[in-house]
Amino acid sequence: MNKVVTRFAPSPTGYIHIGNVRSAIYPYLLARQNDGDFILRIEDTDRERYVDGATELIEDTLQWLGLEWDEGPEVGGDHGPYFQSERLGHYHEYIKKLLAAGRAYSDPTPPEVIEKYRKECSEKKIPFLYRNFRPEKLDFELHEGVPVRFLSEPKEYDWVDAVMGPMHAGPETQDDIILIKKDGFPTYNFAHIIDDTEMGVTHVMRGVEYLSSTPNYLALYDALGIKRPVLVSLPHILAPTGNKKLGKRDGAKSVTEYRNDGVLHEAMLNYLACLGWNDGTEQEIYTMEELIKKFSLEKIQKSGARYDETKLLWMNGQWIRRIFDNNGAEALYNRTAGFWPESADNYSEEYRLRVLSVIYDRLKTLSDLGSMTDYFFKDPEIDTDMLKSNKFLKKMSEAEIEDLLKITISTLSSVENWEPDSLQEALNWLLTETDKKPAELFSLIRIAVSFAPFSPALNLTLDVLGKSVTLARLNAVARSL
RNA sequence: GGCCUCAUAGUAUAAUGGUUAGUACAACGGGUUUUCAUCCCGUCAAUGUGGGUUCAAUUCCCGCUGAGGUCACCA
Repeated sequence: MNKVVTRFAPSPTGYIHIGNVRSAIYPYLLARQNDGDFILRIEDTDRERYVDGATELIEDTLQWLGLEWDEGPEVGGDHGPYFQSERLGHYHEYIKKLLAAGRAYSDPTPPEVIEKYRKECSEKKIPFLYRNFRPEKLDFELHEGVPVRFLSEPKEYDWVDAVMGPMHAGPETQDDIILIKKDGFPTYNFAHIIDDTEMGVTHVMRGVEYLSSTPNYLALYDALGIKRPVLVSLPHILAPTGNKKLGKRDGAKSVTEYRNDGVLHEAMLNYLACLGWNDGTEQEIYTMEELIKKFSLEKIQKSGARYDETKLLWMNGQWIRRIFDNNGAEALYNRTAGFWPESADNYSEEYRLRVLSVIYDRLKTLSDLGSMTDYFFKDPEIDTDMLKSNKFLKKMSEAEIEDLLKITISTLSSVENWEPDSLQEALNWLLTETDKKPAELFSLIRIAVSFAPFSPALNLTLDVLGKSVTLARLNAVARSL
């Protein structure tokens, strides 16, 4: 068995989004699983759609997800160049062979005429096949500025798609497709076949939208005497609403935008890999290693899968906790740069690590740190309305609240060992002493000290805040009443 | 219009020619000394439709319906 070679072959027309990154993930997993190679090839034959900087965006996305390519831009390889625009010579070699063999012809028919044919067909409601309008005298010479078409010899084709299963197509599916455009660049239809062959690609994985053109590719393989690779059609990822495939028009965010939103690459990869694929077990969380081990083409779903950001976020929370619990607080802390509120700037790593340790289990994304931790770094503004509108506190008079604050202050002042356990003891003592329910007393202290909608367990919050800050904040609130 | 593909709860999926059709997200309810979250427990919720084969069909076959793709000098 030959070495497995897969590839991701995007056009540099912009960023990689959720809807199309799976066609990079699956080939990568398959290559790694079989100890093969994963190639990155940039398909930049459409000069009109080319976007400057898109290649870098693509590379950045793959790197972030951990999809290292063995051959391609930056890393090179034995089958370069890896930009199609630099491979024009290769395509011309093959096109000359086809012309010489009488399987391709130069076609000077102007676009307006072709458009007329097309319109005729659409009016008659019959499929448009250019071969029915083929010029009578065929020109087998290459001319500058004249496109070259395949000379199809339509027939029945049978093949197996690794995801869709056995396939069959009749002659009506094959046509004289354009191989070389008038600008001398190859079309995708032609270029990818030459490149995949020359690069030794064994598994061609791409979206299902190419399924209909596969018979044309099969015809080309035959005409060129090329052995077919394994063909794999990947179903679409659907937009959150409607039934269309997810695209930029639906506001599909770029994959790396999620990085800025505080999504971990592990969670992103995990979610995307499992959208439309599973190993048959009930496992939900997979590491890259597990994915490589368990991935299989047969388990890829045949139908489209809807993108569900809520589940992605859930998975991200799982990964945040998993990294903290399994790899330690510092492992998670090392991922948090850039997500802290400005107020945290002047604080030590050690202090931020303590904040992270008490708050991490309520993070859905790392960017939640910005809004959830501000009061650990900055005295909150006193908001008496918040105290008064609290459902447990609004029954109390101001005097009663003041009394409660006072006894809390004096009790906490006498806590010598300022750590979670003794703080809990002191809080429990206060509960019996004041004869209040936790909901009442703890709400008061929690709000007075944070003025935040929510915060970690009270003893942990006070512990991190420290004795002097805690007392200062309680005093400030008491004075303001 | 031709050709092609797909079809299990709201979503992602599991399973089998015979099960109470499983799991996860979401939603809802409850528990863990306040809040939010985690965690735990529970509730709701699905085999698109009509035939056929069969003792038995969600599973196999056919029609229908619905959804999607494709019919570019875009990929």
